[in-house]
Parts: sequence; structure tokens; C-alpha cells
Amino acid sequence: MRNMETSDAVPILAALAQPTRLNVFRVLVQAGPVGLPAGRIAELAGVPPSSLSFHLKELSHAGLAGSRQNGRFVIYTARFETMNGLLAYLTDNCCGGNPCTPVSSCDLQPVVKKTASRKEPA
Amino acid sequence: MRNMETSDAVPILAALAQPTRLNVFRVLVQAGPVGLPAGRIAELAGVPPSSLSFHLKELSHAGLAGSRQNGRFVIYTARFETMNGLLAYLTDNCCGGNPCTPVSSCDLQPVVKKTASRKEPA
DNA sequence: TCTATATTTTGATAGAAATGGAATAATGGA
DNA sequence: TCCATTATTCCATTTCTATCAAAATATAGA
Repeated sequence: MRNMETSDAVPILAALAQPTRLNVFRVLVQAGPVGLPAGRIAELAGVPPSSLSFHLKELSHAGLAGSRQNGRFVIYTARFETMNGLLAYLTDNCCGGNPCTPVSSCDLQPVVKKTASRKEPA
Repeated sequence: MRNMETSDAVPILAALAQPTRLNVFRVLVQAGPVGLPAGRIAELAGVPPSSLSFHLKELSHAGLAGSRQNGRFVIYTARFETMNGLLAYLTDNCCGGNPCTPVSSCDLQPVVKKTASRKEPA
């Protein structure tokens, strides 16, 4: 993935800056690559389907979620590479080169970023 | 710092999810612990003083900026520990709060609660 | 004190975002 | 085909957010 710009980071941050959406994203992260059908997410998040749909669209549009159809179900998954890109941006641009190294890292993505300042397993 | 909750992360994300504010925060990060007077920030960000004041208040309220008075000037500084806490939260939640030191743990079968007996696609 | 400078607050306005019920679409099975 | 299930879109409503001129506040120096 190309290095993230401020203009790219803002919509991703905005997508996460909402309690329901941040919660939904965490649920998707926990579900892993298998993902979850929309109805199950609505259940877990405790929001009516129309609201959930609205928030899933926001997450998708920000690149934080993907979806695939499976029968009558639409399965949503977390897009880890977008989150990794955001973390790289924040680490590179908002920590002034200070020791801001996170305590742990998630690199589910097979695609490896070339960002130097975030440590990643080889 | 105590571990950040989702309810703590949302207002911090919201503070950063705005072009002017993210830009201002980056400027403060670059300025380092010395900080910058409000007027200079307004200049650098290209926003009128009243707007800048609004955004600085948002950042301060989120814990991302601190301020001290110096004569007629109010010097703003970035609060790195808040950003560190946010990065830690996002990094931890990128893997569902599981210890993801082994990268493979994210690739393994995720822990998905199967409460319902309803049949769902795998 | 008076005056210039620095910043914040006020207040009005415009626009965006969130909510959820109802209607619509799409799919699979009988 | 018809029906039940799943999900999205439409819609009205409400609530937040951002903007910035103008007024207010605060400080330093003359």
C-alpha cells in the first residue's frame, strides 16, 4: 500500500470515531477473515438493521470493511491493511519520531508495508 | 497510563477526524515540547483565530493538546501520551485483544461465539 | 491609565451525521 | 410460483459539527 496522506487518514479516522462503528469494527476484527453476516453483527452490536447498514457502509467506504455475498447473507470482514496503514500514518506523522512504538502489532495481512518506522516481522 | 477503553478512544479519534485538527496536531507534534503560540498555529494552519480556538479546544478536551500561558501568548503542545494510548488501543484491537505476538493467531480459526442455533454460512 | 496585541467566547448559520420505522430488493427453498 | 428470510434503501427527524465575524477578555508595555 502506498503511504497514507492526511487526506486519506481523515475519513478512516472519522469512520472509527463513532461508538457503534468502532464496536462493529472490533467485532469484525475478532471474527477474523471468515467474517460475519450483517444480521449477526446487528445482533452483537445491538442496533436495528437499517442503522447497522448505514454504519457498515461507512466502514466499507473508508476501506475498513469488505463484504461478500453468501446466499442470502452478506458477509462482512475487517480490512486489516487499512488499519495497518492508519497506524503507520499516525506513528509516522503524529509521534514526532519519539518512542511511540505500540506494545503489540497486528500483521494479519500478507501484504507487507514498506514503512520503516513501524516494526514488522520479517 | 491505564489501558484505554473504547469509550475513551472515540472522542480522541473524533478529535483527529477533522482535516484542520489533524493538521494542527501534526504541527504541534513537529513543534515538540516547546510548543507553539495559538497565533502561530492559526498562521500555519491557515484558519481564522476563532476557528482555531474552537479546534484547539477540541484537541485539548480530547487530551491531545495541552497549553500554558506565556505572557500574552498561550502556548499549545502535543500530548504524546494520549496518542500513544490511542495507538496502543488500536493496535491491540486490531487483533481483537488477543495476544497477537504470534502473527499466525490472526490466521487461525477466529473465536466466534455461536450463540444461535440458526444456520449461518461458514 | 490607555493602547496595542493575543486569544477566547458569543452567536448565528449552514451543513453533515445518526437514528430507526417502513418500504424495497434479493435470495433460497418448498 | 409463493413464502420466509436477509439485507439495503428511503425518508423524516433530530442532533451534532464547523465556520467565522464581532464582541469580550486578558496581558504587556508606555
